[in-house]
Amino acid sequence: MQTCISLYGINKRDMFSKACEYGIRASIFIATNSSKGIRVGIKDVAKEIDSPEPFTAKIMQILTKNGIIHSAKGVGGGFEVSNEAVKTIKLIQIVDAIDGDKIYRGCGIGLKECSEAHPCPVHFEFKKIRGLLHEMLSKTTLEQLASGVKKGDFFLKTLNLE
Amino acid sequence: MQTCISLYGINKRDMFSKACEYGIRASIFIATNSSKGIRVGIKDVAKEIDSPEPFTAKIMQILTKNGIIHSAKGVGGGFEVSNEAVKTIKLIQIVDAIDGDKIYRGCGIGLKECSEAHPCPVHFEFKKIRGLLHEMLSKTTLEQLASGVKKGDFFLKTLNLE
DNA sequence: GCAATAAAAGACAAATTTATCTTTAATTAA
DNA sequence: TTAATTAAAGATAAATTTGTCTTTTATTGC
Ligand code: FES
Ligand code: FES
Repeated sequence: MQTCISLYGINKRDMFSKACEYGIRASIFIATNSSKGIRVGIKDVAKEIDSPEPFTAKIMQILTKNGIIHSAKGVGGGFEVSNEAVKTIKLIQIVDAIDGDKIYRGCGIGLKECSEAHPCPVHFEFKKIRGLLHEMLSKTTLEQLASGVKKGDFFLKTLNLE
Repeated sequence: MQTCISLYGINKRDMFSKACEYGIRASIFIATNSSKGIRVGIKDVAKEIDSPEPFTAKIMQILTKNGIIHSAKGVGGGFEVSNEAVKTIKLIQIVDAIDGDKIYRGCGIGLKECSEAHPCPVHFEFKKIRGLLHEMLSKTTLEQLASGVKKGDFFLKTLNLE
C-alpha cells in the first residue's frame, strides 16, 4: 500500500552556493560604497549583507585574487571597486570565480558533458533556460546592481532581524 | 599589484544536486522499461544511468516514499512506474522530493525570502529565469522524457567509458 | 622605528552531501 | 516451510561546503 505522498527536499538547495550568494551580495555592497568614494572593511560588509564574517573574508580573498574587487591593507584600508571597473564587471565573473560555469554550461541531469550530438532527455528545454541564465549573468554589470541598491529600490538583506 | 586574473570555481556546482540528477535519470530509465512491461532492479538502474549503486538505492527510497516510483520486493521484484502514473508524473515532483523548491522559488542571491515588496538587486531578472525553469519542470512528464530515450533520441549516460 | 589597523593566509571545525556496507523485511517459488 | 531474491532501513564513512580562529603581512600615522 502506498500511503506516503510528498515528503520534502532532503537537500535544501539554492541556485547558487552560499559562498557565491555572499560573494554577489558583498560585491554589490562594496560597489555602492565605492560610488560614494567609501572603502568598506570586512566587518561592515558582513554586517550589511548579513553573512558570517570570517567566511565572507575568505570569499573576498577569492574575488580580489580574480581582480573583481580591489583591497587595501592597513589603516584606512578595506575593499573597493574602481569607477571604471564597476561598469565592466559582470555578474558572471563572480559566479565563475566561485561556482564555476557548470550551472550554465553543464548537463542539467549530470551527464559528463552536455552535447548536441549525444543529448540527455532534458537537453533542449534546459538549453533555453541555461541560455537565458547565461545571457543575464553576462549582461548584468555590477554598476546596474549597485545603482538600484543606492537608489533604495533593491535590498541586500531581509528586514528587521530582531 | 594585481596579477592574478581568473582563478576558477572553488565549488563545482551543478544546477541540481547529484542526488537529484540520479533521481531524474533513474526515474526516466525505470519509465522506459515499465513501458515495455519490464521491472528493473537497483543494480540495472545504477549500471544504466552510471551512478553509485548504494546511493542510488537511497534515492529510490525517497522516490518510492513520495509515490513517484513503485517498488516490489522479492523474486521478480524491482522498480516500475504504472502506465497511468508515467503520464501524470512531472519532473518537478522529483526535484521537489530531493532538492526542494528553493531553486525555482527562493531568492537568487540568498535573501531569506524572495519578495516583490522587498526585492534583491537581481529579483526581476531572476524571476523570469526561475519562472521558465518552474514552467518547464511543471510541464514535463516522465512519459515525454522516457519516450525520447526509448526512441533512441536521448541518452542517460555518456558514451564509451572504457 | 613603533604602534595601530586591516586584509591575507593557514589551520581547524562543523555541517551537509555523497557514498558504502550490513542487517532486516517482504515476496516468490519450490 | 524453506531458500532465494530484492528492496528498505540503519549505521557508518568519505568528501565537500560552510564557518571559525589564529598568525602573518602590508600599510598608515605618529
Ligand atoms: S546533455 Fe543534458 S542538458 Fe545537454
Ligand atoms: S528577492 Fe532575490 S530573487 Fe526575489
